[in-house]
Amino acid sequence: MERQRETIELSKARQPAEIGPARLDRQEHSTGTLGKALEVLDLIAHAPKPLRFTDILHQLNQPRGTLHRQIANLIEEGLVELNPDHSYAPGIRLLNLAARAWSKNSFRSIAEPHVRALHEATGETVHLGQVTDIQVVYLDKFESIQTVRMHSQVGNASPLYCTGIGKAMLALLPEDELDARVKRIEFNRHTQSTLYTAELLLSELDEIRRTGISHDREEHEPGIRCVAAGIGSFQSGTIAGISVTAPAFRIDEEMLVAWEKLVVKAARAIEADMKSKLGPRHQE
Amino acid sequence: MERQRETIELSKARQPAEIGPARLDRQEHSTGTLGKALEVLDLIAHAPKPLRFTDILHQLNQPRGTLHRQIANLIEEGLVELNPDHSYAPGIRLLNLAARAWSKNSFRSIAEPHVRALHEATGETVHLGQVTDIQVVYLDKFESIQTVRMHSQVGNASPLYCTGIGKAMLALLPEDELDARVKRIEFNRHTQSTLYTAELLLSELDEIRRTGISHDREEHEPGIRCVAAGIGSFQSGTIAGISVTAPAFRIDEEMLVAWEKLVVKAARAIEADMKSKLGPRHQE
DNA sequence: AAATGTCGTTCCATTATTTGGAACATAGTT
DNA sequence: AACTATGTTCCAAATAATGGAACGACATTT
Repeated sequence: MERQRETIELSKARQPAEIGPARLDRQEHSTGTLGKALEVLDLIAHAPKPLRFTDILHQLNQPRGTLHRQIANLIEEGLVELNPDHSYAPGIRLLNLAARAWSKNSFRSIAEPHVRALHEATGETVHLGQVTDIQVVYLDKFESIQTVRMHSQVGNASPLYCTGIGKAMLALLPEDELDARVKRIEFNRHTQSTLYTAELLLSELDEIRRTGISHDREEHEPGIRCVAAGIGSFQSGTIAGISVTAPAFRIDEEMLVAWEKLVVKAARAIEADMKSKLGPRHQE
Repeated sequence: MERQRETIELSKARQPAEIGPARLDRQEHSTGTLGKALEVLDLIAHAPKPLRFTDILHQLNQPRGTLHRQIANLIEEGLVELNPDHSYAPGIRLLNLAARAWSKNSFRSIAEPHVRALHEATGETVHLGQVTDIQVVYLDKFESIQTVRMHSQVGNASPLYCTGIGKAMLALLPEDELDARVKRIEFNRHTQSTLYTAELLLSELDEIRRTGISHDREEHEPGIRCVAAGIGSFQSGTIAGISVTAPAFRIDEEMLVAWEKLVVKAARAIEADMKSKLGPRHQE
């Protein structure tokens, strides 16, 4: 589609589909217009600082007119907002949609009592997360003390390779799937103890598979440790995890062991509930 | 586009744009494919119970093939998820997008310290809301006690006519804009004291404009009262509101007066902050 | 077991929408 | 005033979406 205009004079008729092999390495299904619009939205949503029109233009390499209309559509739909200084921000309609997504998420609502119970049993911060490609998205969070806002994490995404939940989820993947995803991970050494190569990660995953417990030993943020367990399986279609997080100084060996047991117990309880509440409808 | 197939034999060339008058009563700008996709997403997100393919088909009155591809695209993009029982739910990618929208929302972050201060001064639940067409969307919430989940309201929408914040925001609208929106309101009598006609509402808005304070006297939910004030103006482009909510039995006259003052003070403080933090960039 | 109905999926010529390039507009700078 | 970077509009050409029908998979009825 790029710079080919000069050469197509001879064959203006559209090529029939069987010529196709050129698009071997493309994504499976293009989602067409929707995908392009979301590319813009994602860029706006994930930008570290507010983007102006030209910033987006340069990052996406699209014609001005096209991008302009795409953004106009996004604004019209309330997915993007135009700031007074001509920068763009994601729109509050997203909040509304997400509120529905959150309350309707059956996995989250099934897990909720167990997440709460784990929080009450440990008194520490408990996270519930779900895998999305090569990230963990936090579905829920019970904060230890209400100093930080509860929202701080729900809906946010973190890397898989340096979080307790993330590693627990990776350990649930079958080998081929795991390899495919690990290849796409971009390792960053967040702290001294971050597992910063695929090799280190894979050998840690072996350990996690054996014990059923995953640890974050200050691998993502200095001073923060966590204990996590995976939930679900690749076959079941749900791959998630639950974790207890606390400052490193507050944790001693005895508590660690206790938490491990509680976290695993919670994970198994959630799995059991899922089977009884979702399985029947699926299998009957 | 409907049943015209037989008649267009003679003019296959596309009509030039100046013929346009046929589309007089259409919406301003059609957002094309994006709008259609969001129609489906909205339906799935706002349905009281999980929808299956055919449910959506009947509600949207579209050809099967078309709808099928639209949903497939939404799923491919992670905006919709397919449950094991073949029903659809909004996807967790929405959570991720919304988390960004929330943290990047400049109005919300400017207001946050004032919302928190109001919460601490009153000890009651404080809401921050923003107008969206004929609804109020809650941007933030500080709960009185942490019994209910904090998420319960953020991102959710309520009617304008029967909530304290909603009425406060309506009172900020210029007359023509107000009329246009009130016309589209569908009044429901949630409680005995709900203002259930446009007349009742408009005369209440007069009162709110005079005093600068809006009350919800158990108009939305029995036993729940609130005191609210509007923030911003139609001209400034921000129309929002802040409120203190409490069970009716807990409120006496003295507190009510105190809250009114505090709420108005918070609203004015937020407006001042907005001017100093957003205005400059805009005007300089 | 066969027949019927419902539901979800696939296909493809027709039709409508998006695209891309350029021209036009509007600040902000030298 | 000229220059630059930015935002907006336009339209033929390229592309994607549509709509109808046919297909397959199940479930229910005869």
